[in-house]
Amino acid sequence: MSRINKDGFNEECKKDHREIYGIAYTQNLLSGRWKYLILWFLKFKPHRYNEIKTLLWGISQGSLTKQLRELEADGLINRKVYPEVPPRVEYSLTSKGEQLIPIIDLMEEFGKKFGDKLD
Amino acid sequence: MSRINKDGFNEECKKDHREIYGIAYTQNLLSGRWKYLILWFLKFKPHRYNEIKTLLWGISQGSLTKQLRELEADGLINRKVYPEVPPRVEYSLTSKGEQLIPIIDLMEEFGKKFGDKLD
DNA sequence: CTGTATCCATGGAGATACTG
DNA sequence: CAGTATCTCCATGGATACAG
Repeated sequence: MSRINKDGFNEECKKDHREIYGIAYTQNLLSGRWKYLILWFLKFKPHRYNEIKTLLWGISQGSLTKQLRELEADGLINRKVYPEVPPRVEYSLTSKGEQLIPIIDLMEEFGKKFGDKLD
Repeated sequence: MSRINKDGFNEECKKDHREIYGIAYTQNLLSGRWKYLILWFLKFKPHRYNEIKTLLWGISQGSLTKQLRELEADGLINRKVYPEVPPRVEYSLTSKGEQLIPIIDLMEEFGKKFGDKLD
């Protein structure tokens, strides 16, 4: 899903409907196939790289690393490296990231109600 | 953003974390660059094709039609055609679609809080 | 006014091999 | 263990022309 920039709205919208900026901003942060699930998984407790990879069966290393980096760059997760051998890296939610959890919980609730099966 | 199917999770997840299905289901319904904004716009009142197109300045006709068809197929919006000349078509939320509004409102709230500007 | 049909560009995501 | 570096593929979305 491509990102939305502020040129993508007409003048009336820019003047009267600043809500749209908010929606687009949040959507941009969550663009990417796995980000909702990563954040949802981290809401319980910090998790290591491989734990996330195991949960998201089928994600490639390249994709996972990229999504984690984007989440980190957007200030939604923390990345903590423990200088051990073998290396250990734990990801956790930032306070900003925690504030997305209610949204994800609502999506879960909606999906439980309507989504008997995935297609 | 590509859709997620149920094969995309490992066995432990399938057994213990059915929440993931719900999140993925909802995410799939909302995959697409403009769907959040279309639903948000319809929450106020039904709107015509060209009203939506005007709001989403920059969307092509092909893309808009496709997204509207998908929303309709997923049961989130109604499409009502008035047999007039020139033709008039109004789109409105279904009850299922209305239940996504709280999610979009939360996204708007989050974006207002953190998204001073779009990039 | 509300679309349909066609083609094309883009970027997200997966596969694979390699590394500190 | 936790990545990085390439390469490829394909779905999404945009542009354009045309139509009922």
